[in-house]
Amino acid sequence: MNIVETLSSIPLFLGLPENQLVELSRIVVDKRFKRGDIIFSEGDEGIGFYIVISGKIKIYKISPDGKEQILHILGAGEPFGEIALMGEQFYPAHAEAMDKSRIFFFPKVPFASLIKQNPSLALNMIAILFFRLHEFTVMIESLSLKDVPTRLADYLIYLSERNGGVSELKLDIPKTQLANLLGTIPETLSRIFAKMTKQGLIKTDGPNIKILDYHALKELSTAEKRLSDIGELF
Amino acid sequence: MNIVETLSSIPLFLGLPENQLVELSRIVVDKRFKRGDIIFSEGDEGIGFYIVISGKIKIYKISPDGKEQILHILGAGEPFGEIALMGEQFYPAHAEAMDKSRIFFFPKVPFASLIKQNPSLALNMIAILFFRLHEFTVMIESLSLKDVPTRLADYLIYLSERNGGVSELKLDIPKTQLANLLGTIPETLSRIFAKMTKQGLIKTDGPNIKILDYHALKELSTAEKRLSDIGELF
DNA sequence: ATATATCTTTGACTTAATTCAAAAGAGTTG
DNA sequence: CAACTCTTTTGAATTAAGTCAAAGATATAT
Repeated sequence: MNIVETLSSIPLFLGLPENQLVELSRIVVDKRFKRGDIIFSEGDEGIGFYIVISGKIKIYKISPDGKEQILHILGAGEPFGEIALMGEQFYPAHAEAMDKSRIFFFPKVPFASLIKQNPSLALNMIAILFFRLHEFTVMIESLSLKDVPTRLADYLIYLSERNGGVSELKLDIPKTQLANLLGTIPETLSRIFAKMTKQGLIKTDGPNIKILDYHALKELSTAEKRLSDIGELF
Repeated sequence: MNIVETLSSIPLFLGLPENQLVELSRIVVDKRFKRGDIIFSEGDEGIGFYIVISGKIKIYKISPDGKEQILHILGAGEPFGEIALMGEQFYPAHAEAMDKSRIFFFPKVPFASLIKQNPSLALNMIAILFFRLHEFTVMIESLSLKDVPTRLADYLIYLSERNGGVSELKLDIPKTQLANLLGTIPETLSRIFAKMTKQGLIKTDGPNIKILDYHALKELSTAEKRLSDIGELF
């Protein structure tokens, strides 16, 4: 697949006329990273933005004492580092490849002028930003208003529903990373997996998780927590 | 001040030609709310978006057992409920007036077509969304990676710096609401104010807070926490 | 295959923050 | 100003989650 074809399949560029795609193909830089490679760090000057072509990228914050909070895990077609498009900005978080990844880089200046010329590109960008904002809203709610078991239940249900309601899931990230995504630590997550297993909600075998009691998991994810119920569930 | 003039002073509409402003003035609805009025609730159909003209609006989530997390407190010139502009969406959070407020409402359909026709409106919207996204990033980091004293220190420093580094602050929201904004509860916040006061970091008198040791507060806000240090500070 | 590094789990302990309860203070309204 | 409501503070007890430590399991590379 040539560059223009690849670009045309990216949601952000949906509906762009051929000539604009060709324009984009002239400014794009094709990059490759291996697992663990840092793409940018928090505070780096934002020299452009990126789109994942293949692989998986995590965007994360890290505290002075080393605790990591993953903000996003991005897959094929998803942009990151867009903040660089706004004025004199710095990247607000770190970006690291979680797997071998291929990424397109778009330097700020030529892209910024493209977006100004092209209304449909701007509208696509708005749509993506709204989506992001909504995701972050959910994350804030999750961190502030839900306990860790509930956050895990939410995540498992999300994975299940994303695949049309299947009950057999396979985590595509290590549990360590899942802990960092859910705002907890591996030890805590491990204990909760163990508890859910003991309660017959799920069955785990490494990264494979089978949902045994979807209903109870869903309850856990949405129900108001009364002390009596917690005693029952855990 | 007439409507067109008022519209022209709103950041989202910066740079819009006169005729577009007139266009906007035709679709806008001028609304007034008093403290405690609900503007919309989470899950309501998104029929349009709003801009605060005067007063203060909080956007918040609430857990089944009643804990509230404020996502934003919006003042004059700031838009909210923009998510309604995207397809068939529902408001993802609640909006409530914290004071007597005047608000402009823009119905979805006519506004959506305006944004499609007007590139500079789209770019302004992108700028606002980026800003929001950045704010949420900070909030997630705060909730996940910082303890409550640090979050309060951050907030006090933010207030101080927003006013050019003054040391005498006046909270413009009740401490109950501040607790909800910082992701904690009033009791906890109250204890932390008391501790900071005892440590000579601040002095409080109702909503008035004087920063006595800016440096120590800043340290608390940024420093890596080692056990020994915490013992010293609290 | 063997070594190396990374990930996962479990146990014992600590702690930051919440819950529950109650009282004191401040602000509002008839 | 008196009644009411809302906010703020303090104490005592509880708890969810984190820390520290160590062992076991898995995966990756040479």
